[in-house]
Amino acid sequence: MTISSRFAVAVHILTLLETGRGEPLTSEYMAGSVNTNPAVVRRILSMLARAGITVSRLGAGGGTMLARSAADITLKDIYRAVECQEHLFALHHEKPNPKCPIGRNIQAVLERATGAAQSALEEELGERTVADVMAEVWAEDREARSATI
Amino acid sequence: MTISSRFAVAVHILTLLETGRGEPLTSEYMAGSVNTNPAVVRRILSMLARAGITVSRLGAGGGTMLARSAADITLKDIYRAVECQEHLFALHHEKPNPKCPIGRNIQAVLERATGAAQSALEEELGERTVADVMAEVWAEDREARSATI
DNA sequence: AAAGTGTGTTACCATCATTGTAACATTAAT
DNA sequence: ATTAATGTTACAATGATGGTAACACACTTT
Repeated sequence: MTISSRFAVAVHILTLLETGRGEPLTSEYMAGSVNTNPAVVRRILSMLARAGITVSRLGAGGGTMLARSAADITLKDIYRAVECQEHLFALHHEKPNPKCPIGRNIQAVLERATGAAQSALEEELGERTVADVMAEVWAEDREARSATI
Repeated sequence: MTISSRFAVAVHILTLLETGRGEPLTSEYMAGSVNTNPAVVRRILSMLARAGITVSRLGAGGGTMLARSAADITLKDIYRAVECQEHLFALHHEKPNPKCPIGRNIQAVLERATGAAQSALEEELGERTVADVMAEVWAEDREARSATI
């Protein structure tokens, strides 16, 4: 089981928007970098806009921009916006047997354990911002270039 | 996107096995507590056995037991066995555009960020063992009883 | 005012993972 | 031999995901 690629695409998109620096970018342009369909980009942008991370301008000359500084957008914000509003871990499909001491208590215990794990994951994501990602992308590019030259 | 219920069921099963204390339990018995089909239990047990967490005896009078002490089985072990052998986060379906500076470097950066997040999650899961879960289940049961009496 | 551009949303399809279910060969105890 | 149990396979139903097309609406430009 994996977390969907929406998170990866969302981070990609937001990094692109940061390079735009105020200029709105179109979904078609971003789709060209992500290598997917513009509607897929717009679908993800719709989630990011609902979370207050991006703003769009309709009509000709329109497009999307960051709603706030890239240094104020953490990967946790993005994760919550496009992946997981609530619980990362699923519990049992059917309620366990209430006549069994394990069955009637295991879910409360599991909720604590998985909640702690999810919090740990989100805290780690909260340590990185879009600005950090951008800086790492440039560093990566410089390194790749110096290696091949 | 959620992590499948296999993890929850696996923890449930292993907690049951710990109560068995050496006596092998059948998949039918465990399915009764989990409230699912015995074959579902056996499917998960097969993954746990492959990871060296449980051992089974075939034939009449057979069943499954823990392969080692419950205090030596962490939730991380279980998670790795039934959910996620490799990457928790998916990257792009199609490779991003290599002509774009963001496109050709974003995946390396994403791998570091998501890898760190996954490690944080697994470390947290590694803090808890089946023995801990068992103790919490009993505590939960005592509390529930004292509250209703 | 008219034409053109781009978003936001809907609908639909193909694919894949998950869960439940039945079936069956194999193994072991009685 | 008979019975009981695992381990595995196959299959259906469901739901999430990603790709695609279409279109109403908003806005700019001419």
